[in-house]
Amino acid sequence: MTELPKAYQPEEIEKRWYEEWERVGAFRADPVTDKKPYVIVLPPPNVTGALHMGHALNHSLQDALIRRARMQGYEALWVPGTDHAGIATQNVVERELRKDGLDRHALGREAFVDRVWEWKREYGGRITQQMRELGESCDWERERFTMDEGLSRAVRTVFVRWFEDGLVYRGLRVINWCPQCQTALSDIEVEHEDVAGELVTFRYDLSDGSGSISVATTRIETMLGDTGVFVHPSDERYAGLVGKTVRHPFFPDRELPIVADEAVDPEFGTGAVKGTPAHDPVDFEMSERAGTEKVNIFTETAHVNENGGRFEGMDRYTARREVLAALRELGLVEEVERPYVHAVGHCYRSKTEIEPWLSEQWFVKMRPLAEPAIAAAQDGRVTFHPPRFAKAYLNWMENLRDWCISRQLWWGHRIPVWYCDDCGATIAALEDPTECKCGSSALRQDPDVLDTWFSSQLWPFSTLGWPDDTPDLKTFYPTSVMVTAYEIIYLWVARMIMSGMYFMDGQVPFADVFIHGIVRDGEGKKMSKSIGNVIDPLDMIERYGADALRFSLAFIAVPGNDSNSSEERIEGARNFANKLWNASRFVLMSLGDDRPEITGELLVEDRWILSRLDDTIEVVGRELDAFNFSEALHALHAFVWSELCDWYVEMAKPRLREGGAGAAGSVLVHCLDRVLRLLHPVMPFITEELWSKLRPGAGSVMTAPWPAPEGRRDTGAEDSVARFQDLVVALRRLKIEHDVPQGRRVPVAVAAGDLAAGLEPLLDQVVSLARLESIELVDDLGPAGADPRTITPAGLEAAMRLGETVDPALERARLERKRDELAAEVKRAESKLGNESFVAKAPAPVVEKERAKLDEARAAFAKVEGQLGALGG
RNA sequence: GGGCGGUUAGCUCAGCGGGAGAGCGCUGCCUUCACACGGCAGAGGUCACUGGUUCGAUCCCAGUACCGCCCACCA
Repeated sequence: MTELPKAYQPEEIEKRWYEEWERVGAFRADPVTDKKPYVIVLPPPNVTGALHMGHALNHSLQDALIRRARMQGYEALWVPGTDHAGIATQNVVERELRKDGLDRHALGREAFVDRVWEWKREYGGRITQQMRELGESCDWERERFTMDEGLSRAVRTVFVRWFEDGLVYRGLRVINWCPQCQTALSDIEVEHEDVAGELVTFRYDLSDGSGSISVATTRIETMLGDTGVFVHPSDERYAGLVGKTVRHPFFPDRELPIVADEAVDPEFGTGAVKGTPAHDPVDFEMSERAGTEKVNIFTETAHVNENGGRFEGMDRYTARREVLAALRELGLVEEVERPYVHAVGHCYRSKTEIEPWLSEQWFVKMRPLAEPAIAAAQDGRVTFHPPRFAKAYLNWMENLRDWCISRQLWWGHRIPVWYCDDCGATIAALEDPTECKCGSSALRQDPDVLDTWFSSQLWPFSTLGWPDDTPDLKTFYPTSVMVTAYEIIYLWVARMIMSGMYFMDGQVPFADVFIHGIVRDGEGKKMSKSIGNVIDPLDMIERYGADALRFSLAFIAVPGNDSNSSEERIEGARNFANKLWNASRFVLMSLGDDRPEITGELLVEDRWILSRLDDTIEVVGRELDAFNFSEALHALHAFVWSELCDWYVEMAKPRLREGGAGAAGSVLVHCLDRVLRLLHPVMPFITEELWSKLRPGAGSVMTAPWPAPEGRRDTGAEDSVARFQDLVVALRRLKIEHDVPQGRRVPVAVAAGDLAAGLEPLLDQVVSLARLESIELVDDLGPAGADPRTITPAGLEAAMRLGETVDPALERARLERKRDELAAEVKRAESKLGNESFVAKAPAPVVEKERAKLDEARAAFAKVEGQLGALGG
């Protein structure tokens, strides 16, 4: 056996094992199998992306689930892939072009799209390479891209089906327009943010000169597109004005009717609303009802267009100033409230202010799709973890508005719709048509592409081969669990459920939705480049190892909660890896090639650690089933570090030193074996490396069975060892308190009373761990004052036979402190048990436990009293 | 305007009806033959506030105060 280095060095090991895993096809799943499938489709990262901490968390948790499922005997499949990310990718390539002094229009559509593909081929593999560095066990042979051929066919199929079923339609609407990206956005792609603006109240004079009506707005420039004034039908203030018209101050020919409409809130502002149907969705609807004109005043870059008269050419903010100034000059401005804080929509990509803009777009009718998806969450066919997110999902689903799916971009799935120039027909088709039903070949394809999320929503089944009826689809759909951050529940999760149920015979795409939080910095601040608090996961992998990064994230992953990551945490995880490494190194060095099985007589400490292991196995399994990674890993961490390393390994040393593996060796092998399996899903590399040393020739730990409790709980052993640990700690402390060097071996006497029998088999261990010269079990410690005394919570008394008298004053102070603690405990327990209702109503085991505690405390108290009395004074 | 979450040790956070936990930090001691990426022993919390339910509340309920987040067509 080769010598293991003294500190764990992840770099070489990680590289070696990942190559090996890929070489033997360890991540491959087979659709022809007797095993039950366990399937996760990876939320596809943007092709433009680089692995960030959010991915690291999301992917670490999925890999842990998949690796565990694989060990549990499932046919585990994790489907990887990337998303074409319309706007983001187009922006990246456009930026590149600009460096060369070009823009996409100069290149033309086809050449530009070619250029993006070229970019994708060159850089699109970056993030998947980084995923390998993290150790992700996805089935790379099944890697997909949202714009590859198969997925494109899925997109077209969905579009055409929905078009034919009347769920996809085209309409003239006020949509969210991003003047920066120059495309429409759906409602969820708009982020509302409070900004300090102004609320301008101004006056429209009635055309007949009989008076005026005042309206208020935060976007005064939009009055250039006003075509009406709306009031509430029951608003008496304006009852006499309805039916009259006002005149537009800048366009004297334009008469604006005053119309009553229920949508007006009479409480707000003046109770009268200026109607700008081309730039406000509500105004649009009111205009539809009233039949007023719709005047679009903006270009796609949010500059005033030819309908803006002398304001033409100004950008919207300049126009805002100038229109206000012009109205002031005319004496029409009544009030300007400033600052006026209100929510303004911003583009989720470019952060530009959204301009509501009238245009023809494609939409998906959501209500019919939402209904089954709502039912599925209500009756538990889809379960959210933690459940509170089901509420958010349902609330959103119940208030869905139609989804604007057309984007004025070039990079994406082109809308499979053609318009006939001759007969005006609209044709949606799977294959590009060459001629219209009318015989004309003058067909033009719709220039727009689909929202990126239109293809992502199909991910759970499109990646498995749909619309073909493939073996993968048969075996692996529906998938098992969707793992994602709460940020994209609406954007993505909800839509996958809707489209999945629609196209897969009502079958939900996944049974469980595990929602985790986002990764923040060490102080809980969101990571951002501008703050400079971003942690680069690849940097962390390089410095601490992938296992350390993964462990550090899973260790703090509480379902639904954000978690704070920091280099210190990752360092701590690295230290844990090193601890595991060294404990294993010790076991391996002690055993040589010997791998004894547990047989024959076990000592109480052996039974204790096996009992603790069993409990740990149970807890880890239970918590992982509930996606409580943090709880599971805390249990494992505590078992490995505190119980196995700090206590059991120390207790096993004397026997190991005596030579021959024996029971201690067999127990260590057993514990290590189980620990490596339990940790493997989160720390795949180090566990595989150590496994190969512990179990040479036994194959990969990846396919070792996931541990189940082995019926080794032993509460008697746990009690005995707990008391023993208390005694060891008390003795170590006693030495420190009396300035006895830790290494100086002293004789000790212990009065254990009823507990003597339990302690007896552990006496040698007390000597060893408390570093004593000898230990003697006695009935009575003899007169106090002659030597330093201590007492454990369970009432074990011990004395160091130093052969020198202690300072009575110091000893008295120590004992008095102890006595006071015990007295308080006695009092607490007495008052509780003195409460008749407690004794009558509390469950019997609780009362029993309380009684036992009282007895123990009383006994210990009596002993301290005795020692104090003997001390005299 | 609705909804959700938070307030627990110096920091960051778990826990959640029966005697307060972790990681990091802090103090003292230790170059003990797996590990100084370590060992040993410690210090440190009226579990935000006010009521209520209960034999018993950090945990459940109501309210208050702050702090986050999400949703929203009051111009």
